[in-house]
Amino acid sequence: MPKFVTAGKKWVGVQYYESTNRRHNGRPDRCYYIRYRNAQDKMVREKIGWASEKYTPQTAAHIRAERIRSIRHGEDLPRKKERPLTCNELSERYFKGPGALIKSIRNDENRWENHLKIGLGSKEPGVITQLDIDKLIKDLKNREKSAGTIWNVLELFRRIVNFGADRNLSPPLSFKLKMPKRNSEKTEVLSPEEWERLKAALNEYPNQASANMVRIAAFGGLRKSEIFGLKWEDIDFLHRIIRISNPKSGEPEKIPMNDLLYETLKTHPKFDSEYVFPGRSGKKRGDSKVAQRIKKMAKLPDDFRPWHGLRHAYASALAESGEVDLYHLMKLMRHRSPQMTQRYAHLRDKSLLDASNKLGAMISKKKED
DNA sequence: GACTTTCGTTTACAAAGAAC
DNA sequence: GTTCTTTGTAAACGAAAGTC
Repeated sequence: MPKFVTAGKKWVGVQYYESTNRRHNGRPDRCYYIRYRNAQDKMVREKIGWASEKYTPQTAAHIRAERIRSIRHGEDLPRKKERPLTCNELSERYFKGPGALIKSIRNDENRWENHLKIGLGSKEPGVITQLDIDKLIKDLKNREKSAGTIWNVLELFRRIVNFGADRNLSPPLSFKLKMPKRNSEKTEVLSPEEWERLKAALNEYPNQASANMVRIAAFGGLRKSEIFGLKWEDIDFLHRIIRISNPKSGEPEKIPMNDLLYETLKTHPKFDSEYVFPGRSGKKRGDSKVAQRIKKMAKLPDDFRPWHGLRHAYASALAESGEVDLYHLMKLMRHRSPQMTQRYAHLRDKSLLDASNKLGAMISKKKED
């Protein structure tokens, strides 16, 4: 994986990465990039060229300045509208155009013919829904295709749709195409020592009301946005339930308030606001750096993500305890599909193995007796 | 020849930093 | 503290090699 490096304070917005196989003047070749906001106000990264092609940070910075200047003066031309093309028409143009340059075009053409043409070919990308994609994946699974094949089929589909959208031949998909996983995802786990340091840092943190936000993330697995959106009316101390009114999935959901959450919320000060952790003048909080500061105080690993890492650590700890099955973990994490929860399965397997090993140890001890 | 895996490059998005 | 800009990096992309 390449690592982008800033070219230096002098060249704002210029970055490069070093090639692992290209060499220049006896050193790894550098590929320069510039970053700027485009006419659509979107942050973009544009390749400039390699040091071996005589590109320097200075030329990159010069090009960046030109880009910014032309955007400011608006050189975007309106494009004429035409009937959107269907996926079949798009694929034909794609395979005659940029697709033809791909050496493995036969692979792609076969993927199109075998897996995509029948289900999606006659539709234009704008009317395709997530359901169509789900059906495609289900169909491929029924035909016993591997995860890699399914991934490649979807990847080709996206390439063709993006080809059409880039050239204004058809609208893009109305939803974000979520790619299935090809290999295992990493799970963020805290060791018992790290949990201890986290608890100590939470107790030492000067602003305990702020520290409570981090407690909710670590002891309840709530997402950052859910914590900021938490209102007092969502908290039911009597039935020990927290209502998540605006979770990622859309529908309101309820989670049980465990003892740690109960303690935290019961002693949490009520500010003059409907929000439990209000921002300025009682309004909804925008952001907070408290998780970052506590992470530092607790000396958690550098790559541990301040908020979402706590959510994963919470789930991992539950899975590792062996006390919670995957169905209940899925409910607690409010995952819509078991696929998301599955990533914690191996932690549970390990704890089950440890448990069964205890039996083995007990039996062999009896033998000695 | 069809399908699957691998891996370097590019993009999207959240965190960090700067300016207000 | 809030908002805007830049940076860092995991996920996505794209090409090509490997396998059956």
